[in-house]
Amino acid sequence: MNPSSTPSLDRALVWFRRDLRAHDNAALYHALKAARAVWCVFVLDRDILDPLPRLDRRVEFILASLADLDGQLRARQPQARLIVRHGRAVDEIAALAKALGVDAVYANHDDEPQALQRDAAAREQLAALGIALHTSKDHVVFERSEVLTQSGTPYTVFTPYKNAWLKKVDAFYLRAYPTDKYASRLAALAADVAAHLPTLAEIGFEPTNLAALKIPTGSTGARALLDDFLPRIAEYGTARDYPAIKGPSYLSVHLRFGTVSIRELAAAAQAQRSAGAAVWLSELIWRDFYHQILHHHPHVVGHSFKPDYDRIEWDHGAHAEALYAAWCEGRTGYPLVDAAMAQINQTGYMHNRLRMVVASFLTKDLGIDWRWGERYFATHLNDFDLAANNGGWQWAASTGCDAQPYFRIFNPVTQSQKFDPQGKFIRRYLPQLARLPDKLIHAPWTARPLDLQAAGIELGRDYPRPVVDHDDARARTLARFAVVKASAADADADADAD
DNA sequence: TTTTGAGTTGTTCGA
DNA sequence: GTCGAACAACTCAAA
Repeated sequence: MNPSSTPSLDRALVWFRRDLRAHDNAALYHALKAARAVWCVFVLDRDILDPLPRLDRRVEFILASLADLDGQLRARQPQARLIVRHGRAVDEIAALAKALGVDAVYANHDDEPQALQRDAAAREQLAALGIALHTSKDHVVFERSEVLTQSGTPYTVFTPYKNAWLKKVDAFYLRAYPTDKYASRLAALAADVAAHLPTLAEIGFEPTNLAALKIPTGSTGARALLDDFLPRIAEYGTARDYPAIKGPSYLSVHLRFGTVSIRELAAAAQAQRSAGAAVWLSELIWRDFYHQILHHHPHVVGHSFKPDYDRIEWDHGAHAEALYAAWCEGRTGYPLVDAAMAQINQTGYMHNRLRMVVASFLTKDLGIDWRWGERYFATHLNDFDLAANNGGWQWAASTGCDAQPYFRIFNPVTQSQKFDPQGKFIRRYLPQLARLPDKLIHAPWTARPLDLQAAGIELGRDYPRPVVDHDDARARTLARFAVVKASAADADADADAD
C-alpha cells in the first residue's frame, strides 16, 4: 500500500476558477489526495458578471468549458458532477462548504488584486465555519518569488529572468498532477444539492457569435488546438509574425481559463528542441514574467511601472475621444490598424503582432493614454489576462518594466508592408479595400485618383482618410516623452542638491 | 563595491 | 536597394 493514498480528511470541496480542467490540476489533486470524498464547484461570480455588457464571448466560453469539465469529471467517475452556482463567490462557497460538511476547500492561486481580496474574504468566512482554504500554484510554472536574482530581489528585466527561469526549470516543475490516481474519490451528489449548469439566458446574457467562430472550448478544445499546433511549432518563430498565416497556437484563451495546463505546454515545448519551440517557450516565460511583475508591483494596475512616466500628459478632451472612437471602431484610415481592430471586434482575438501595432498607434500616433487601450482589450479580448495585458500595454507605451525605448515608434505602414506584404490580412477584414493593388493597400491615401477609382474606392466615403499624419504624430510623441526625461533629470538634480 | 555588458518584437537617415 | 549608425542615455543583473 502506498501510505500517501490514505486520506487524512473526510470531505473536501474543490473550487474551480481559472483552471477548468480535470487533468493536471494542483488543487484537484491535493483535494483528492487528502480526502475520502471530493466535490467540485464553479461559481459564476455576480461580482464579476453583473457589471459586464450582456454580450460577452467569454461568458459563453466559460459555460461551454464548464460543460466540458463536467464531462471530464464524469468520465473519471460516473456519479461525479460539477456543481455550478450563480451568485457572489464568497457567499456561495461558504454556503456550499457548510451544506456539504467539508473539512477543507481547495483552490488554485489567482494573484490578480481583486482575486486576492476575494480569496482573503473567502478564507475568513470559511474559517468562521471551521473550514480551511488551501491554495496552490497551478496557473504558472513559477510564481511570486520562486525566481529571484542572486541578491534575492525579483527580476524586472525579461532576459535575465528568462535565463534564471530556464536554469531552474526541470522535470519536477513540469510534471503533471496525476489526478486520475484518486479519481474514485470524486463523490456523488446528495439529492438536495443541485448541479445544474445554467444556460446563458438564465444568467442574463445574450448569445454571441462564439459558436459561429468555431473557437474550440474546454480542455477537449484545447487538446485539439495543441495537436494542431505541435506539428508546426518549429516554424513558429517566423510564422508568428504574419497575421495572415496560421502561425500561433491560439491557446491563449485556454491558458486564461486553465482549460490547458501550463506545465504540459512548457514540457511539450522543451521536448521539441527546435528554434520555433524555443521562441514559443519564451512566450510562455513572458507570461510567468508578467504575473510575477504584477505580484511584486501591484501599482502597475492603474499606474506606470516607472513612476516618472505617470507625468506624461496624454491627449484628452473631445478631440482625443473622437480619435479613440475611431481607433476602437477601426476607422483610423490606416488599413493594418483598422483590420486589426475589426479582428478583435468580430472575434475577440487579435494577432500578437497586431496588438503591438495598434497599441503603438493608440499611444504614439494618437497620443492617447495606454490605460484606455488596456481597458478596451480587457473588455474585448477572449484571452484577456490582467498581468499580460497590462505588461503588454506598458511595454508598447514605453512606461513599463523592460519597456520598448520611447523613440522606438512603430510605423503602421512599414509594419503593414513587412508583415502583410500581399495585404491578405487586410483584405480579409477590410473587403472594401480588396481591389486595391498590393503596393497601395497599406496606405490608400497615397494612391492616385485613377487607382482608387479602378478599385472602386472613394476616400472619405468607402474608407476613411488617415486621422493623423504619422510623421507629425511621431514628432509630437518624441516631444511628449522629452517632458518625462526633463522631469526625471530635474528629480535627479533635486536629489543631488539634497 | 565597482565595473561591465546588455537590453522582444523598430525607424529613419545618409552613404 | 542595402547597409550601418543614430536614436539617448539608463538601469538592471551579475561578475
